[in-house]
Amino acid sequence: MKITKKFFSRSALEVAPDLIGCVLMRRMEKGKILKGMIVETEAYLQADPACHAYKGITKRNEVMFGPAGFSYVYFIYGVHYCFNVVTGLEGQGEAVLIRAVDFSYEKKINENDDNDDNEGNSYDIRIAAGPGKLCKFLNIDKSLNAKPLFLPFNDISIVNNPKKNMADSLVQCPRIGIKLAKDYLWRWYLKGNKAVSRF
DNA sequence: CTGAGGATCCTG
DNA sequence: AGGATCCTCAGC
Repeated sequence: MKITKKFFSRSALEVAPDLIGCVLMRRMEKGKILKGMIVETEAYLQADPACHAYKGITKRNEVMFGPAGFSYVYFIYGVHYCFNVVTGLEGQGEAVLIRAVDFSYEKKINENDDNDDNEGNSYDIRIAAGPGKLCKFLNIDKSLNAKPLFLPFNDISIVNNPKKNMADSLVQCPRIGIKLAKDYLWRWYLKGNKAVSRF
């Protein structure tokens, strides 16, 4: 089943685990397209002290209150960007943080090249093991804020993975790097995957 | 205008 | 355990 806007228009608590195993697709320079499997996510709800939307709408977080399926990119610690998908109903400030993506089986694709004998292009398993590393690898910055992530594919999209193994087991655990609401079990990752930021 | 703090990551 | 490094927001 295709990932549509409707897929994202549910609670972040449902979308976050469902995103594990889905494909993140990014258009790079020279028409190169990178595809990786999402292996780690975290949910942030408006009524959640750790959420950027907790204290209401601001210029930074306004996209979180908009329609679902759009990107929310923010800059943190003067060093890194983090990439989120807005979820839930319009007017609700919530999102899912994409924490890690597995690009180890990435195949290079040239748009103007029809032959599919691409060399298997294998990236380091931990090239995107963490939200900051993911954005660095995919060249994601504020210019990618508030972009639609459902199809049609333009700069960046989240799409279904036909090879997703529904039997894979997920680990549910506390979120990382937050001061408040440390006990909420709102982080999910693919059990046994080496691209996960922390085990 | 000012200052504090942050959904990280790398080094030692 | 600490530092990099700068944007954002609240407070005055």
